[in-house]
Amino acid sequence: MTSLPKPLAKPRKSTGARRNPEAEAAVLAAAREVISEKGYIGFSVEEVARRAGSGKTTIYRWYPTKADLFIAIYTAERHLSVPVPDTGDLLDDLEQYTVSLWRFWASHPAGAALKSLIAEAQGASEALDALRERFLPARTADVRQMLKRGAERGQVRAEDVDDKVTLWVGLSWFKLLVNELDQELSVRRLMALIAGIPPAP
Amino acid sequence: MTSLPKPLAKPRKSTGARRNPEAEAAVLAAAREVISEKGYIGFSVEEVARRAGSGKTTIYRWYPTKADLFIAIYTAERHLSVPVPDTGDLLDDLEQYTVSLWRFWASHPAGAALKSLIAEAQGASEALDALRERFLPARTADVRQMLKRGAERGQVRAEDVDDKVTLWVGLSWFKLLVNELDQELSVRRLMALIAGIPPAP
Amino acid sequence: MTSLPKPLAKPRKSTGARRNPEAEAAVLAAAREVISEKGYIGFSVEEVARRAGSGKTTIYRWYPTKADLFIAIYTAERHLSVPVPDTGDLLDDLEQYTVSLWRFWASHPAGAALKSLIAEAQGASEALDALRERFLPARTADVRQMLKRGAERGQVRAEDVDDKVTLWVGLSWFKLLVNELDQELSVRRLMALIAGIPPAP
Amino acid sequence: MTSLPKPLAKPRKSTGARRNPEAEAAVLAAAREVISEKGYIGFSVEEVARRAGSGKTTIYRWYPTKADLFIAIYTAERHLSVPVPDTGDLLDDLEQYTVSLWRFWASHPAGAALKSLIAEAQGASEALDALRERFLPARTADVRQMLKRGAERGQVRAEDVDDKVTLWVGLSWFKLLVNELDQELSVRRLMALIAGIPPAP
DNA sequence: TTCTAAACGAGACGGTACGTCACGTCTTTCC
DNA sequence: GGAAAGACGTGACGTACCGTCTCGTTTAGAA
Repeated sequence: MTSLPKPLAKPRKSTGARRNPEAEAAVLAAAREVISEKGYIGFSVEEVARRAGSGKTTIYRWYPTKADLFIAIYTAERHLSVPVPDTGDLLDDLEQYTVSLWRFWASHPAGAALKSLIAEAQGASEALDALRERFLPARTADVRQMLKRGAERGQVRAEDVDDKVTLWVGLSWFKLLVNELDQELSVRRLMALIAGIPPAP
Repeated sequence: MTSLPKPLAKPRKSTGARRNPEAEAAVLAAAREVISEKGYIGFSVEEVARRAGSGKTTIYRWYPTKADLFIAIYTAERHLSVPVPDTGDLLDDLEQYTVSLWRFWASHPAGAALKSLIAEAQGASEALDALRERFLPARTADVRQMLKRGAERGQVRAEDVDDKVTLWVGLSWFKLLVNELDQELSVRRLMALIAGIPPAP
Repeated sequence: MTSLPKPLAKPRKSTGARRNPEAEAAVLAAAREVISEKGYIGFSVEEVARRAGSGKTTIYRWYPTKADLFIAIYTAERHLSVPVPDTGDLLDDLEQYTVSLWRFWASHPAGAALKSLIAEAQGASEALDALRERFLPARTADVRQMLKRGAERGQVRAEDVDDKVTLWVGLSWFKLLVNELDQELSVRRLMALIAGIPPAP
Repeated sequence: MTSLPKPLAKPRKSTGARRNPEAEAAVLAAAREVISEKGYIGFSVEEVARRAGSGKTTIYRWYPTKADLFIAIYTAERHLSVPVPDTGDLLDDLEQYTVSLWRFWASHPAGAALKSLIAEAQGASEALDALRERFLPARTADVRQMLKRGAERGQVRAEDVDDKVTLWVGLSWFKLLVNELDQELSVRRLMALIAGIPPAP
């Protein structure tokens, strides 16, 4: 599992008045572990602190809410993440990108973190704000970019780009939330409907 | 809020070895109240029991999990619910239905209940099963029906109906989850994209 | 354990407006079973009803309090009980009787029932009344009788009989309560002290 | 009742990773109150926590079982407790000590705590172990000491001391358990029987 | 013979308490 | 001043029993 800076059995001391990067890494690693194993409901700050060998205070200092922690898990994982294709064909681009992203969500803690962030936002208004303002814009930029390139090529109308992004996000979230990220065969058909381009026979 | 069979001051006795319908109504009413006021995170069985003037056991007897309770809230509220239009035009049908449904979600506890059910499903696998098997098929039947009528009229291809339902569900959930159900102006444009029919100018 | 009129799989019907002796027997048998297996703390009316295949109401009808039930268990078991010796020697009488009684307590549900009755009396004043007025006098009559015979023979002073009974009861309860009923070797020495007669060398 | 470090209106905060002595005192005081007012059956950890203004967890941290709590109540109260007389006469010693102890039991929560500990031990084997190993030896040391002094003086036989201690404990427990601690007139007669010394006329 | 009264099983009901878990806050002690 | 450690009050979890209360069924004795 997410190997990581170290399981941190026990012995990690303070580095004085400076943030200890080992501690930070250990916390994130533990958080990834927990979210992967137990999902949203089983995720607790106590458990993360226990596994990281850290104090709860340390976690709360950096991540005042769970939403912050989920976002950190997601974004810290992005270095592994998803390439934005540029094949010259919108449908190909969307298909490749979406399949890659769904696989990423299915195979890395980031997927569970996003699920949890969405769940947390249902009832914690700060989490909803973070989701809408800090998470969504950054995470839909890639799709928007592909669609804009398609619009420049004349494959879609420019004024439809935003709505198509919305449809794409809705679809992807839905598949994530109902645990159907493995339905890759349907992706090309769905992208064709979103793009408004009939798939080749 | 939620009017109700009665405030049920305190004294409600057993009706023997049979379910007491008054108690059942009081529990559902209290659950609706709590989910509306506090949302998913603030929703607890204890609070429901307190407001219903019932024992926790009574609630757990009928609704072994929170997911069961959320579904009950949603479905018990359906009698107020959403008419399925049949105007002869697919786009009009979808627009009218979607606007009605979003308003329903925004104004009744059912919306909060669905949010909560989705949230609960992220981490409680039984809740996810319930969502996929008990909730989704029944709640998407209306949209599927409208699209099928459209297909009979030749407005959409029959083999696209299922995918279009998926897009529609994803979109609606997304708007629900990010609290944008009030964006009614965008509905016609989005439905046009889903239907694959350019909106009239 | 305690075989009994029958395990009463399920089917036992009412006998009309009369007590059903089968039901009564089944309840007592179940109560004996439960008290033997689980002791005072694990003893619940629900469990007894479950095992007896009876309704809780039936049990409460006959035994309004747990103390009543404990007494019933104890006295219903007395037919197996303890002979009162009359050897002509007080010390022999006391030793034989006490050993017999301790063995009886150790081997039959009656012992656990008495423990439970005593425990129940610590905090339920009705149970304490029952213990003092309904239980103790009847259950110490044998010892009192033996001591009185000893007094007639001149082995003890008549005015000491009551106090000696008290000492004997205190001792026996103590051994019961701390689970040392198997210490039979000490019985003769202790009886000698109570009787005030030095044991033969 | 039970005066106390303070009524502890509400605000008592953590003292960090160290035990808060105020909290400990408040818990013990509340426990004494509850056991005195309600006795064994009415004694619940919840009620103690409520009155102490503490969390249940705090109580369970220090006293994993009720037996631990009863013992703590008893021993924390001992500083008020019972002097061991040394008059030079065994009978006088026993009488004075026993009367003092019975009065102590009758007037302080310690008596109710001991009753409860005995009750709890009937069905909770750990409680019985605690009673036999942690409680009894320490609490009978005084009586044993008085009897040993009597043996040195030749008033009783040395080999009878242990049995006499047992008789004395049985008697005292019995009086405690049946709520007859006020029968002080009988004490001298009973002590005379236990000591084996005829009381002076 | 019909009717009535009580016993019986079943189990729902409003409660209280259980013992556990996590929350977010707070302090102390060590670097 | 950062960090580990962990106690603290709070409150929810889901379970077990409490004692009470209808139900519908069954049967014996009274009318």
